[in-house]
Formats: sequence, structure tokens, C-alpha cells
Amino acid sequence: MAASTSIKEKQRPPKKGLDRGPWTAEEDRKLADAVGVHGPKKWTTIAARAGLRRCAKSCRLRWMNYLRPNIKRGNMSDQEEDLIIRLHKLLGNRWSLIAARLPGRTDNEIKNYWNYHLSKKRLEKQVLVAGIFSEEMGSTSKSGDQEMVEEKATTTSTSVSSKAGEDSEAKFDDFDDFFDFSNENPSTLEWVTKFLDFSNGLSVDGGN
DNA sequence: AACAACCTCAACCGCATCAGA
DNA sequence: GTCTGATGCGGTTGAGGTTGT
Repeated sequence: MAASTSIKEKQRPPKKGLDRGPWTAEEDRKLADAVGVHGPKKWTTIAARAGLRRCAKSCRLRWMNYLRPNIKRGNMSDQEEDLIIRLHKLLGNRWSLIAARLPGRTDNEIKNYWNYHLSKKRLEKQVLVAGIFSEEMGSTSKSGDQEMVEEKATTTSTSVSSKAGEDSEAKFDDFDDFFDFSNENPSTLEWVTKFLDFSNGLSVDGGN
């Protein structure tokens, strides 16, 4: 983020007596206990009552991304990856919405996965396309296109992290084959249909 | 064995939105 | 209707582990 300062995160002083950095097992236990008592809401109350020197946001994040029950860990299956690609095409960078369709996966996890894995796959494909393109153009030396693609490879995160919608349409045409729902299982198809109905309704209403 | 490059994961921030006073 | 604090989301960063040379 451009808003991030050049000062390294971990070197910043803690905010008014609050701890920062990785959570300890003890903190996790306290947080889990507090959530058990108060429920996964009222994070300011939880942060205050749990005896943790952590802010409410930090507690919520820790719970949502790590301590919450039924969190699935480990590699993404092919089906999950496929679904992420399709949902991203549909929803853009709305990671929480995408995560809601992948039981046990967190928005943070999906975001991480997308930012590295899938953007990389896309770049590989771009390189391939650029290579074919320059061949068709009959260029023999290392083309400007290729250089551009290579340069793009160094700016992966910025192109991927643009606002939702901006990139999903224009930059992901390569995944159109993934976006064929004709063989989709009924539950996914049903949800996609509902979503499209809903979004169509919004656009007809002018978004209100 | 040492180093570099690659990859994963957890955590932080700022901003937007929501909800209650 | 406005203000303010709480909550949720998306973008970004960096530590640390793994793999390759």
C-alpha cells in the first residue's frame, strides 16, 4: 500500500501500551476463552476483558484468521482454486465474499493465495502469449513486448491489487475458459444464478 | 555447508460502513 | 440529522521456512 510508510512495521513502537507482533499460545488461549464467554462480537469488550494487551481489531483478526473453528489449512484443492478464479472474475477483489463460498477458508488466506499463486499463473500465461505474439510479428530480437512482460513480472502485486472490478474484467480474459459454468455442480450454479439476478437487480435500480 | 531465491503465512494499516447515542 | 465508536474489508509488508544452486 502506498499509505505504508518506509518505516518497517515491526520496528514501529507499540501503540499506547499495546502489544504487537505474533501471538503467543497464551494469548490465543485467553482470546479463545473470552470469545467463548462473549461470543465472536463485541471485540472491544473481548480485548478489554481477556486480559490481553491487544486492540480489538487485532483480536478480531486473530480469531477470524486463526482461532475460529472449522478453519481449513493446507493446500488449495484444484476445485477450490478453480472456484476462486471464477469467483474473482465475478466479484473482483471482494475476498470476504469469495471466502464465504469456500467453507473453512479465510479471506486473508484466499487473498494471499491469489496475490501470489494465481497472479503468477497469469503472468506465465502472459509471457506465453507475448512470445506467440512476437513470433507472429516476425520479430527476431528480444521484443519490446517481451521486455514489457518481464517488467510486469516485477510489478505483480500492484497490478493484482488494483480496485475490484477494474482488473477483473480487463486483465483476466485469459481465464474465460475457467468461467464456463456449463458443467458446474447444481449448488454452485444456483448461487451464481442468484448472484447474477441480484446484481442485475442492482444495476437496474441504479445500485439503490 | 552456505547462500539465494522462492513461497507461505500472519499481522498491520487505512479507509469505508454500520449502529447506537 | 449528526457524531462517534465499533466493526469489517482490502492492500501491503516482512519474517521465517523450504527448495534449489
